[in-house]
Amino acid sequence: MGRKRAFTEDELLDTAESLIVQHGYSSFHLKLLASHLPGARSTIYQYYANKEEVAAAVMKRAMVRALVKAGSVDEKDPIKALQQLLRVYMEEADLHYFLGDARKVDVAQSKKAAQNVNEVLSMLKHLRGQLDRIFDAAQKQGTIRSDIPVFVLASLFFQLINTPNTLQLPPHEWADYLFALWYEGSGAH
Amino acid sequence: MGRKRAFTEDELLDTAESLIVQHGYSSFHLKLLASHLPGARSTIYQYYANKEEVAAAVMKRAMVRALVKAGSVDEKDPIKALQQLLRVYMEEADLHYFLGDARKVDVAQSKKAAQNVNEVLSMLKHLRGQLDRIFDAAQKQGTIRSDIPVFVLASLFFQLINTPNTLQLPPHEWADYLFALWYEGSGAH
Amino acid sequence: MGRKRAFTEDELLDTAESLIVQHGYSSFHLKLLASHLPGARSTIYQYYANKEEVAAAVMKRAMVRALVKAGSVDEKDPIKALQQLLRVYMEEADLHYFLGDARKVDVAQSKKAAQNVNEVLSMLKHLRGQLDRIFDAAQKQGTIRSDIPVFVLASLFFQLINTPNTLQLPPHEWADYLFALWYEGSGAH
Amino acid sequence: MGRKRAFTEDELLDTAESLIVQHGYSSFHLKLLASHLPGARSTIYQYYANKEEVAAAVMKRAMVRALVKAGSVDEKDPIKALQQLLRVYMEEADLHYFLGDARKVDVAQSKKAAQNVNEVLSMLKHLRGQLDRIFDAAQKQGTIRSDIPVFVLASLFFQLINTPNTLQLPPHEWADYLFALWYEGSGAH
DNA sequence: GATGAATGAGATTTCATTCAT
DNA sequence: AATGAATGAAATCTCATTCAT
Repeated sequence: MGRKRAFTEDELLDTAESLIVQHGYSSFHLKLLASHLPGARSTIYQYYANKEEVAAAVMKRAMVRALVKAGSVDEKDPIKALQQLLRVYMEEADLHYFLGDARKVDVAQSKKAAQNVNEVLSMLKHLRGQLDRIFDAAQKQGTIRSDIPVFVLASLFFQLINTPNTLQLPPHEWADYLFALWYEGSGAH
Repeated sequence: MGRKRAFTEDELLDTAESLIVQHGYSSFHLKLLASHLPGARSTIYQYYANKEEVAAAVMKRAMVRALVKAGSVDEKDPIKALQQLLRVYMEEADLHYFLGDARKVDVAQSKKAAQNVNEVLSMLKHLRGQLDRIFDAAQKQGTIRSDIPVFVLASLFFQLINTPNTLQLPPHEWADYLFALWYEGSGAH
Repeated sequence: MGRKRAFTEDELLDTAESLIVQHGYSSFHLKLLASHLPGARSTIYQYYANKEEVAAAVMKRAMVRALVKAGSVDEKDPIKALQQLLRVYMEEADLHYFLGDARKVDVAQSKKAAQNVNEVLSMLKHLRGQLDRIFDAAQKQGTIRSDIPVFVLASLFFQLINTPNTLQLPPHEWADYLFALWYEGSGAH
Repeated sequence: MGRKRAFTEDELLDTAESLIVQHGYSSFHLKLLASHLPGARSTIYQYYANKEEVAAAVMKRAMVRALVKAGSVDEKDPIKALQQLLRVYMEEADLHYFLGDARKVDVAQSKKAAQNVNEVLSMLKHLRGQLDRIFDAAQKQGTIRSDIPVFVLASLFFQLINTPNTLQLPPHEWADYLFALWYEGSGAH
């Protein structure tokens, strides 16, 4: 029956993900990772050939999760779509920590890492495309203001995702508050 | 007396600040810093004992700058005060790269770093205090909406500062766009 | 499982001990240690975080050895006990190179080192306690002179242990010579 | 009237001597030395070309002091001479810290250091010669015991110098106690 | 003469990766 | 498959010494 399985690939990726989010990509070490896993450091190499591949796999996995969820959003009504998307992104908040770091991964060492990083970047483009599409639709429909450039509206929308949920409200509730503020403003009506 | 300095303390901190902003705190090394300064790497050690001390000094300096500017904001009219504060913060946008990282600085190695990080955190509290005061006043005045908890309004406001000015608009213009959105919302009226 | 160890922990400590004795604590480096062990310098860091931890471990081990032997000395007859103790200490002559240096170990870097140094110092107190007890008994018995304060007698006795056995006599013989001199004096009777 | 004199050569050597005694030769740094002197580190080079020369000068100075004092000891009565010598050595206790370290000085860098170290070693031989002479005389005179080899007697005598004066008695008093013990023994007569 | 500053060589330490059981 | 151990390359830091004001 062999040796006990030290940790599964998913445990590895979960742990790595939370470490990258906490410490940032460039402070992420396999030594650190191993110290948060049940098995030995060298066991990591059973799954991934090097540090970069681990990071790329983490990023890709998070991206895929977001893509799947975002893909199921109904784009008919742009405003409702944006609200739903905000919920999705809120649930996948880690994504934001990775966006900037994906380009930092030293891809020269490993084909597999390079491949994954590329997929991450193209999924990212895909998500941005969806957002652009919805914003365009909303503008045509006249449901978002037109006196301010769309990209400013979009930038702020994107920024919402990062807003730290300091009081630990349920993600949906938090997302809906922020959406209301984004759409209606903070001023008294 | 003594040789001419290869770089001033301010040049060092300017360079370090821009590197931390570009690469993030966790990718910031003294090797990197040295490569962007005239002179040898070991010269940095004449002034700072390690990366942590440099980073803490950079953060403190930025914080002091912001504190001074924020202190001169007239709080009479809360809404105008918020608009002015947003401009201030926008000019000191680097601040935001540091806020999250200040707690990541490994303070165990160096007393000087620990001291500076503490000052940074207490200045941060001071800024939050100002913000809370203004929000309270605005609420009493009835100029911000009351159907959503104040801390949500404040969180989003705080987040505005982070919104990357991707199109490199002049900071004031950018700040005023964001303020309008924050106050009036992105929806069409 | 795992590769065969390049050296055991005991080999490491033996080597370190002999180097500290030869060169003194302050000349002792991990580079030096590595050059007297098979394998790479970095291997030492698998077991000890720095020179201080190695030194503290060496000192503790020597102290424990001495404590065990000294504990088995029969204290009934104080003079015989002192003679036996001197033999013990002579066999564990390295101890003396450490006693003075234990306080020099820079304990700030490493908890493990601090812990071990503390244990060394408390074992040292224990040994002094035994010595004091025996000297008291001898004085009550009237077998040591009383015209000179006991602590002077004890200090000199303690110093005997340090007396370098320059001619490399067998430790027992050397110990007995010194004991005779300590007890009877160097003068002609 | 020029710049204020930062420190005199004697202040430099005094400070260096106490540091070498405290920390041992191999932990002795010019950085450390400078931090215990009023002036700048580079000023040390006005007096000595390098670290080794400083150390050698410290050792030589201490040796000369001892030699002068020991030279004025009247050797007529060997026993009295030994008692006087013990006082001298007690006053110059630092000597012992240097004896072992003199050979550690890296003499390859500096002729002056090499020269000084050689003088130190030859003065040391001179002192040993005096001691041997006195012991021989005492033995011929029959005032020291002959059942134990002279070198054992001498070793113990030499060791007396190191005996830590824990209770901080005046050096003379301490020396005389130890001499009495060395000569008459610790046993009750 | 005194010194503040610069600097390279070397010491120390960390970590990704490989190896052998 | 899992892992304890080894290791070299690189990062970090210290210090003796030189330089220029």
